[in-house]
Amino acid sequence: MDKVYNHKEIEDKIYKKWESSGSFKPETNPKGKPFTIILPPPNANAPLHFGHAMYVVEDILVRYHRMLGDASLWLPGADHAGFETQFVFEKELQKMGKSRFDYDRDTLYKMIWDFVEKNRGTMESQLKRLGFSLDWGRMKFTLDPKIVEVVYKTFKKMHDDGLVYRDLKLINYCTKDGTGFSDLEVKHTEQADPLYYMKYGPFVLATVRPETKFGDTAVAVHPEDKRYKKYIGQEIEFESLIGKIRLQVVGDEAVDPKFGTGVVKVTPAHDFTDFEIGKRHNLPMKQVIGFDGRLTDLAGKYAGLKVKEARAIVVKDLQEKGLMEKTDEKYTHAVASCYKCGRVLEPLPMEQWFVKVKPLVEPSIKALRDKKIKIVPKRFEKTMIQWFESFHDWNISRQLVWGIRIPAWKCDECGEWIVTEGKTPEKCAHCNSKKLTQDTDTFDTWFSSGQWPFATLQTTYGLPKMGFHEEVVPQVLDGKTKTYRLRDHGFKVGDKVLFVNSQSKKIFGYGIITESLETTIGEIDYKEKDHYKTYKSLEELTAAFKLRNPNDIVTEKSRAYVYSYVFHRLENELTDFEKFYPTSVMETAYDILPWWVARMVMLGIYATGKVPFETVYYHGLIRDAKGQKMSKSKGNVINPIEMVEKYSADAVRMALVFGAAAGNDQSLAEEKIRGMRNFTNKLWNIARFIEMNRDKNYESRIMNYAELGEFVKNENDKKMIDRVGELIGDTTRHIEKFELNLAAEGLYEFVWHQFADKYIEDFKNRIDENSFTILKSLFLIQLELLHPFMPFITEEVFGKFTGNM
RNA sequence: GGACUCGUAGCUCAGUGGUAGAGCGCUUCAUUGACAUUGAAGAGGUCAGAGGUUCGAUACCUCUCGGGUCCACCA
Repeated sequence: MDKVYNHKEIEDKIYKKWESSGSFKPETNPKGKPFTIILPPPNANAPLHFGHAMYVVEDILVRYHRMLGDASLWLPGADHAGFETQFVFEKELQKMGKSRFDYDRDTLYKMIWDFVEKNRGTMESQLKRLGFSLDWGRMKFTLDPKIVEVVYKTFKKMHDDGLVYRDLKLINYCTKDGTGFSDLEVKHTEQADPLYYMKYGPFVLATVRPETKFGDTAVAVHPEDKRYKKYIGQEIEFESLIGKIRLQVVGDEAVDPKFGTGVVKVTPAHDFTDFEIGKRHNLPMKQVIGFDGRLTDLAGKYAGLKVKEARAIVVKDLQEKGLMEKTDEKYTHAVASCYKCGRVLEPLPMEQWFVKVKPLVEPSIKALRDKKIKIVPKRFEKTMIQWFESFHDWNISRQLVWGIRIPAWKCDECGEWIVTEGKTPEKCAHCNSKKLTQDTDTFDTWFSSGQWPFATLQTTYGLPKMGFHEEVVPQVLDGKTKTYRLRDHGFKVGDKVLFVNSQSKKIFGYGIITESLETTIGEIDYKEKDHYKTYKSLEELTAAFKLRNPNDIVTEKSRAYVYSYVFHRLENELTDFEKFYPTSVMETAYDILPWWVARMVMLGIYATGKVPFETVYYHGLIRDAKGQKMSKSKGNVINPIEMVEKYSADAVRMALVFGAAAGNDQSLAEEKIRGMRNFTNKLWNIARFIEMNRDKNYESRIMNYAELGEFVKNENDKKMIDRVGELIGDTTRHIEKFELNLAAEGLYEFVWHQFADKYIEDFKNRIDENSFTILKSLFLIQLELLHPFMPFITEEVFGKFTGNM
């Protein structure tokens, strides 16, 4: 053994071994109790950051449960991240001097698809570098056709149930990015703007947005305001910049008599409060700002100006006409801006699809209160309930190309909407017209990711009653090596596969995936008939596969392909959904709580009648050593993979859980990772010490914990056995209570300072075979306890001692 | 306006109703046989402050001061 633990040579080898032995599949423990975690799907287009590395918590839990013998599934996926990705892509376009307007919808979509496709592999390989034991065969993407089907189905059901409706409302709209948002995506920032006091006939009123005055359809005062009470119900007429204007005066509670002059201009098309006032008093809407961020024709001579320009000019003109009484320059207020590009958002009237939230919220809150969903740390339970209580109806329409297009069609004749589960309707359900136009909008990304826990599980492997997948045409059979990694593509014991040479179109093999393929190795020589059961005749095969003509499906040339027809599992076997839903744990950063976790709870309960997960574990955010948020602009981003390369995956993993209580942010310094690297080296050298003594021809026995009690002779050994017993108990208890930090700290302290510093030193003075066997066995137990946290080195060392490599 | 959270060793943070812990850093010494990515010994904290509950509080409660985060409103 080398003097120093060299992770570089070991990690890749070990990961491949895990993968090819199928140990990440829940089928490893087919009879075990299901334990499931769905990986929060990272953005398919972006490289990982340290926040993603925190998913190590999930790996620890999954590995722990796998070791307990549970049927443990950790399902990977990727998110198309609609707006985020389109935003990044548009930046790329910009670099090339292009914009989204240069392409039609289909071309743009295809371009983004290719763009994402190019980057998709990065994420996967990075997750592997961290040692994450994800079942890659079950990998899902939010735009997979089957996932989309599920999303459509949910949408349709919600529509039928009256939980989805189309309405004209004010939407926070980014005129640069060309899309509207939900409340959550709006960023409020404090800002100082001049407050203008303008003359409106008999009134003076204060506003920060004089340019919207052309959209005014009333003037409002508080109904009890003595100063203005007499005007309520009357109409005022006065000279404005674009001619005479008549406005009615309404009394409304929303007006604060203490603000400004106590008089408000009402612009229902461009202000949320005014919109509400407008509704209460039946005021018309006049849209004076267009979706391009410029004033519309209603603004007369100001039409075509951008909002900012218009404001300056309007102010100037008002001053010149003597219509401006005064200006308060230092007025500060919160402005809604686009969380991505920072531009001030315009409230604009738009027809959109909305989710009626209230009926979804109530069962969600109940689930939390009834402890159907347990929250770790506990304090976030309150936060979640608050969120549920404050949700407004959720705008799920986005004016984006990159996403799942909304399966709704508008009848050109009668104007009614038809919602389907994805299929283009033949005719209008109301007037039978065949002229239908599909909504051009796509779903808010969170509408699909909110269905992730059940959508993934409903689409892994066969769904009940679905016959066979027609589109499952997995991957290339490498023509040269004649090997094929079946396990990577979702094959499972019992799946029927068909091997076709696409050049000759000749079927050269067909059969059923058997146990040996599934559990021994991932790479098989397709010629080895042992790995699949063959059919005697083509007729038998065709019948078994319900094929009409197998050759029909051969499309690619020059390489051999494997075509699979994945049937419904053997009759009595449960589907993934039946077996693994509700999932056990949802683990994610707390900052995503309202966007994602809350939505998953609402949609999960609605669509399946069950909570989507039993426990939510929130981890904190990773900051730099000085406690600042990591961000590209600050230049303080640490790349997790760089750290893995430098210090080993085990060290990075350990650094992330060590001293980090659930839900608390942590500052991550490189020194901490280095410290944990030193710990891996300590483990390595304990192993070396044992190895050294093994050379003395001591019998290489390994005893399990229960055997040691009878075997032990020396008092010190006996004490150590007891203490390891306590360690087992403590570690287990901590993991069960999601106190991974305590488990990690306890193990670190024990292994290094109790076991190595004291016990081994003591052992050196009294080396004998009996004690050696105990020492070695105890060390292996500690390795097992550490394995979920530091899988690579523990696997390597364990393998060395047990010959199990 | 509301909610949450933090204030513990020089730094970053765990933790507990019973006279304080870790990592890194620091000091002194040691070391060629598991490991300098090491070992031994040590310095360093009235656990923000005040009050209360308690036999006993860093921990529970209240308030104050000082950080941070989120939400709501803003004409």
